[in-house]
Amino acid sequence: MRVRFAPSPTGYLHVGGARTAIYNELLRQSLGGCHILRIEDTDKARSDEAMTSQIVAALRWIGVEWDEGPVLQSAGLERHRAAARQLLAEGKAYHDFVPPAEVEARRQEAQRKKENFRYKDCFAPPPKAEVERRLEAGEPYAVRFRMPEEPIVVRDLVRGEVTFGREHLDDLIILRSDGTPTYHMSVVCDDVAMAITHVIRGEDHLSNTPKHVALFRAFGAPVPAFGHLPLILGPGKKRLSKRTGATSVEEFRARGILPQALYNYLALLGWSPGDGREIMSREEMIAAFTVERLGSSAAVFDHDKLAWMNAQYMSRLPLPEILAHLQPFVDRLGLGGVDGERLAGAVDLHRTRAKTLEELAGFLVPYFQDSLEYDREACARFLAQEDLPDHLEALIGRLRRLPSFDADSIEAALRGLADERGLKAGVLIHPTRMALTASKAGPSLFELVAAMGQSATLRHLANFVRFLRSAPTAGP
RNA sequence: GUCCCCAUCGUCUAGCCAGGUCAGGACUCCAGCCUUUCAAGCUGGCAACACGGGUUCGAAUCCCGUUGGGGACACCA
Repeated sequence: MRVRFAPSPTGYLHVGGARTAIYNELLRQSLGGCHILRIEDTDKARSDEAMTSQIVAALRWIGVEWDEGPVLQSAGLERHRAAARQLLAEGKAYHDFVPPAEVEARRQEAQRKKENFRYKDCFAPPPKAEVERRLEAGEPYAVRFRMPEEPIVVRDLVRGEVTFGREHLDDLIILRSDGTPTYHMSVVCDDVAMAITHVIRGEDHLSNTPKHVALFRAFGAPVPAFGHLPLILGPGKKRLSKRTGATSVEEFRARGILPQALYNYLALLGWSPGDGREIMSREEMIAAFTVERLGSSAAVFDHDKLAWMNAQYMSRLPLPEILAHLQPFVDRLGLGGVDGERLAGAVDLHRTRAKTLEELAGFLVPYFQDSLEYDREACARFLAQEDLPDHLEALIGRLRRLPSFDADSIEAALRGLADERGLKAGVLIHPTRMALTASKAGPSLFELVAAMGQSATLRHLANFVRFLRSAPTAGP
């Protein structure tokens, strides 16, 4: 069993492409065999070396593995050209001297008349003598493959039998007038050369498949099994576009999605193990994967569900792994050289409260910032309590003298103080949380204080008391 | 326009191939529990077989049509 993932380097790796790669990998891993990464860079004008390395990097990041490659399709150009010449020599292809503009004109005319257009119905291949004469004269020509006059049936792994009537099969160009092979030529040549047994690709290739099947047959090569995956759609079942959110793997990475989460989410968009499992490791997916369970209808990309899945991975993955993925986001906030142990403690405390790494990194800022900005409106109820600064100063005193700065001791100190002063613990808890994080919401206060550490806690508390005193009480 | 593909809660889906269960799960949303807040977690709730014909004792499931959505119709890949 030999499969390949064959992206064209004309842009960033799209989530649809990533999913195709994932299914290819899953198939290969579950059945054993070889997974080849082949870059379809036949079109020099639209191909970009930077994009190739970009795609390879994105694939590595999301965790797709392959056995061979990346192989550049352009490296086989001479071989593809020779194969086309061979078809020409065997009479399976012919010289086409018709200028592209003329074909185009006929095509548009047919369109206008709402008629089915076929090249072969409009232009007959010239007789041998004429071909030789025009060749001699140095006229430019393309090489066109002769499509067999019979319907072609594709046995698709996800769709079953698909029949293409012969009246819709047209001769196609396999060698351009500049001598370069076209996509269809190169794909089939390489699939033959690589002995590909299963072609798993996007549904946009389904209508190309009869051309490929005919080419395989012309080469006398075994026709691989095909599986055409439905496309990924955007909201409203419209084409997925950047307008409605990220579409490339790179964007999700930049937004703080974990590779495991994106892999898992994409794998489940069009495939299911059938037993209701959703959060699955790559190994579990490999064990459960079969092409029979691939869905045949297009799926709408749901950013909310991806966010949920990402949150699941953020709270479940081993802490060091989260830390590694979080590093770039931490660096971006200028927290690069910060105390690693404190950082890890804070991350562990906040990981169940964020949907993305970006958001998680944001929670870390108060731990390492000298002073915080407090929002007057959010602090209104604290500003209204005249004796609060005094209580907080007492709390500062207790916390300063604490021999061990752990959550239990902190809790005992705070509750003890509240009892002595006849206060409910919440009267101290809520303003303290605000003081430390400039936010009403957050982790359990005692754990928060412990993770914050003694010096930052005292500093923030003192700043907050100053804020409460400096700001005149607002409102009635 | 022509050809091809697809059609179960708003979304992802199980069930379909080998017709017979209150059509199951997940995300979102809502409510409750937990609780010092917010998350997480737990419990419960709202919500679907596109439509019309057949076949059959019986259809989400098989067949045909309609509608809707998507893809392809290049000397792009």
